[in-house]
Amino acid sequence: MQNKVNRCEAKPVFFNSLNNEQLKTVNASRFVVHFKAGETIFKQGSALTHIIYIIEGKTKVLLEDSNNRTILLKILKQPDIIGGPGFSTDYRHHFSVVALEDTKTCFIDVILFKRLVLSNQPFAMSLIAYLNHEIIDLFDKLKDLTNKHMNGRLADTLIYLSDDVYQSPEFTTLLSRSDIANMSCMTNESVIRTLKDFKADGIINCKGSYFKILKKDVLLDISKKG
Amino acid sequence: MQNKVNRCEAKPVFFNSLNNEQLKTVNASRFVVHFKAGETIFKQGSALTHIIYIIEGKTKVLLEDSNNRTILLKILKQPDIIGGPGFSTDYRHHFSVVALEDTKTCFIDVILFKRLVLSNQPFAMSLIAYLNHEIIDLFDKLKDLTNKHMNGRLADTLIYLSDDVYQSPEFTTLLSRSDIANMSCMTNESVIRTLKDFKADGIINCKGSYFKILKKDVLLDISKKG
DNA sequence: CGCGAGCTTGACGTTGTTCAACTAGAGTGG
DNA sequence: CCACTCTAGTTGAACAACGTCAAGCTCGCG
Repeated sequence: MQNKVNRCEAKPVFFNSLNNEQLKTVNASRFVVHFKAGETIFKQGSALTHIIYIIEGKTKVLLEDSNNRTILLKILKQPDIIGGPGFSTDYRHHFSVVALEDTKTCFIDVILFKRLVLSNQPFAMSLIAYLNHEIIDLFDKLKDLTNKHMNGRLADTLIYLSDDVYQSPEFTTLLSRSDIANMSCMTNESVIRTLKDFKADGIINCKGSYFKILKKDVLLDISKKG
Repeated sequence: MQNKVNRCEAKPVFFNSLNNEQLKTVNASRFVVHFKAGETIFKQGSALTHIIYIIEGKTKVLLEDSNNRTILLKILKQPDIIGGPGFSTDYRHHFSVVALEDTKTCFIDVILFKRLVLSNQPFAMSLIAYLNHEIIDLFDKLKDLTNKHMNGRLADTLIYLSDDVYQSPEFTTLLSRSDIANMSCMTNESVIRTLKDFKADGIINCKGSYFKILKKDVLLDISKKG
């Protein structure tokens, strides 16, 4: 991990409600950090000292538990911001973030961030809206992971990767079979078997890191039926 | 449901950061509503028009999905406040709330609530902290429900009921076996069987609506091991 | 060429659901 | 006071879903 104290010019949508002076203060203090693929950006349990803005690259958000089981919650990329529920609570990270590709990030001091929230009501409001969206997503995740069978869960993951992460019906990914398993709450053996089934049914095509969704409507149907 | 336009004098902890004038505005507009056991306080999907403060009684928070499966997320009671992630997003309810007992609530106009958030920074900050706590709880729920087996999940539910809801190792509950099943993500048959096992092992005693936790340490162990 | 990590396959066992039947207890009407 | 009914609770057997384990495969890389 290289730690260049660079000025960062990127402006997350999130910062729209900041005035020029506030933006200037932020710019003066924030700095760029590069991560190589596979490197840990921060670890669950460690201190939350910075809010991180992703300038470039994809990252995995991991929920780890005491029994060494891991849920891959989502993939973040430009222009996402990574804060985490430690903000204004215990100031610790409640998930780990690992670079999936080479990643360029911008670190913003959390104390400064808090000062912005306290001094700028629209900014605070947009943070509240953001947190509520997160909660809605978690509700959906909870329902999907507990109520659906493997087929449905894997279909969800494939649709998520295609629609949100790679924004194409065809993609090559650095995610391993185990990563996909952790996204869908199943074992990698089950991922492989279910992918094989989907392939046999002509719903997808896949080989190694290459995926192509052939029948999205069927996949959506499987997702819906669970 | 009776709708008495009563003044409400109760002051949730949440309102600590309001000044006297703000508190006065709130008091002038909020009103009390009584619900009988089993009545729906609000329904998932409906419009979020009021933030609800529970003055008396216990309520069930239900996450419903399209396939008629329901997760009982938690039990709320005095002095909890029910808002929901619709606030400042789509202004809809993302869960249903049903009275478990006769319940006395206080309705606060959500527009007024929003005005308070915008005009009072510490209030906004405490809302942000509250939302982050919710997210942390959801992370735990997600880990527990997906990674643990039935024994562990039911143990979690029993500990939750004993520690948080009834605050006693011994309690009589209006929750049915199906409610307990929905809290633990299992069928009511499985709840009955697992309760029987716990009883046979001398970990708990239960008959009908009566529960008594005999060996909490063992229950905690089961919860931990999953 | 050989090594190792990730991928794949099959056999097997466990976990948990489904379904159908049965029971207990609370209310209801005669 | 006794049928009658209704709902929640309970039980058992059969089955489906899914994880585990062990072995073999593939492919990139030194």
